[in-house]
Amino acid sequence: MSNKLELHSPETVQRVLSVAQQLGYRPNRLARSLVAKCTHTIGVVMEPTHTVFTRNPYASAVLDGVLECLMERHYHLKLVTMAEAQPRTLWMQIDDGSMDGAIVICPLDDSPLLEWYAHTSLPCVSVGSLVPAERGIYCVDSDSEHGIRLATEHLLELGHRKLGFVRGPENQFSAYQREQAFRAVLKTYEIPVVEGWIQGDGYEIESGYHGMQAILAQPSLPTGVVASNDLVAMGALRACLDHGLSVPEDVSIVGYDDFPGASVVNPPLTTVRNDIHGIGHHAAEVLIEQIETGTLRSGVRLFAGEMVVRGSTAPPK
Amino acid sequence: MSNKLELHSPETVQRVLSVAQQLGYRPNRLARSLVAKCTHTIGVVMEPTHTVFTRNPYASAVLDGVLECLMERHYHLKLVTMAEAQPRTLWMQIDDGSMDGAIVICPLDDSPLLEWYAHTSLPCVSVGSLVPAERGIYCVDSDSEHGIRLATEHLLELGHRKLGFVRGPENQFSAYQREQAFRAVLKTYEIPVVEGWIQGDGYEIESGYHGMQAILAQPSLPTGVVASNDLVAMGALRACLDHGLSVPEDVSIVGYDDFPGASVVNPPLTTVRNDIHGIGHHAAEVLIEQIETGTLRSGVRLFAGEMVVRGSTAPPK
DNA sequence: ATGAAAGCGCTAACAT
DNA sequence: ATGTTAGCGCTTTCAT
Repeated sequence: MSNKLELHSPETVQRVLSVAQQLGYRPNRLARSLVAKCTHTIGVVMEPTHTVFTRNPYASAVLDGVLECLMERHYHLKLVTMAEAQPRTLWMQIDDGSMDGAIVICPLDDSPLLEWYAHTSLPCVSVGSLVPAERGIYCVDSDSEHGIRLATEHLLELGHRKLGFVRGPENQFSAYQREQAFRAVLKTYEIPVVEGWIQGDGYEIESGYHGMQAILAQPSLPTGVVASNDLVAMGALRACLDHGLSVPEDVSIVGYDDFPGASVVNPPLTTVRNDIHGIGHHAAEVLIEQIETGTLRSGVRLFAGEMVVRGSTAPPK
Repeated sequence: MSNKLELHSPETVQRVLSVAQQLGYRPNRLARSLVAKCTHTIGVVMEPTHTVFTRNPYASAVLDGVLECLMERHYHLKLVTMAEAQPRTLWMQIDDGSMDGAIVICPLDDSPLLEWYAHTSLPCVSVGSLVPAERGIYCVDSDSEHGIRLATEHLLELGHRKLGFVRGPENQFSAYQREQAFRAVLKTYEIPVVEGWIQGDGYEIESGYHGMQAILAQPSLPTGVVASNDLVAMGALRACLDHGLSVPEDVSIVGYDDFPGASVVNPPLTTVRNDIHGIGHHAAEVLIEQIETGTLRSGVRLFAGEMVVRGSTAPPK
């Protein structure tokens, strides 16, 4: 039977449709996908440590962007979380014909996903982590080098010369990049790097809190601190307040990402705005392009952030 | 061929498995599901207005809870967003054999999903909105009546007698419930309800901001305000500060839900903690139970919240 | 124990 | 234009 609706009279189409509905007929997507060898579904894959959206505004924003794109393109989304991080189990969940491609959010440096990618022909794009080029994965992320430079130079311009940095997690390449970017800027401006002022190990509020505490335990203190993201900055902010220090009077803090909430803390965070939503959207777009053209694509796309000056920075006393 | 692994020697199993891997064989979940008539996948369905996780900590927390449960039970998750809110299109996305059941997050009062539910035999549970009993849907939510009573009585105990309320969205049943709960408490304590002090229309920061602005425009002001959730409370807080009022000195604010961020604003929010993660987990559990036993279940499960006193409330001056 | 065949619900390519 | 059939990749049943 021809299924081109235009070939039949509108009444017929309507009658068929209504009878179909009365009978409770629902086309089965599985069967359709099975024969089409195409599911119109993409997977969003997350590390186990990241799969807490309430604590992960980055992943939430990426997901929002991805969803927006999928809605436009009429694609569906499967959310995959690496339960036990059993590589085999994980791969089976992705490479089982249930999706046409995958977006991996912030794969860790030693993620089993990267190994998997060598054995599959599924299109895949990485968001939030740059993956070594030889893997051939297309990567989308914020431009850490540019953004952290913006943040650091902002403090420099205010007159700060004693600068600290609160790091992200050790096993996340982006965290390494951001720290390196910070060090590079100091080098450019011939500002000495004080190792004791570079602390922290995580992208969460708590890590920021503890990192800042470690800085505050040093014999002398920096007057300005760059945080590896806004959550870290919020933690650092709280640590300062708890330590009896005023922000920005005693110490200036710059965040990174401009998460929602950055403007609602007190003082509102000076930070670098990154279009994470746009990053997610772009990732989905490139993935779908790969799926529909049938051509794998590698490369890196960096989104440049912009400075948002709010209340957590001021000239040093 | 028998596929019971125990019947074969471990070496054989190992050999077969490794050969299978070398050949790049991946079992196809679609084909398997097609014959099994069971996908081991559940859908999480969201209203178009809600599908912005960055702005919706409630949905994020539910999703976290659902994911946790699914990981334990080895179920998969499909995220469905109602693009154009075209009922037909939406139902097709859910009732197309691609999932064994669905969790609907905060369906609006007039959601097309409710109508759909009359025509399907798919198990379904509603989270965050109580659906009329005759629909036969199992509903999970926080106990608004209990929680809002807690919040209101907290202000009452501090000595407040002039109380306001910042409402949620009009088309969300939970918002109606919360407002009614507030009114009921005032009635119980024979406190007059000042209609001008009941403002707002939304669960977002902005709505809280504007709602509070409307209250602050009244000829006389309340000394304490209950917000319909924490986002609204944050908006109300900002409105007070912008209006030159101190919190909690001039006006006390109580939130609802204890979203992450409630403790990080300044002053940290006094609020009612709701185990939204647990709500999501429970919803998934009940859904899977329905799927596996093949019996639809209706009913309501309310999670009682608890008071968390922080810095946004104090006795009236 | 082992292998062949039927069929899940659909689409595409075929024959009428 | 209409109807028939083969087959997507798997599981289950049935025959050997």
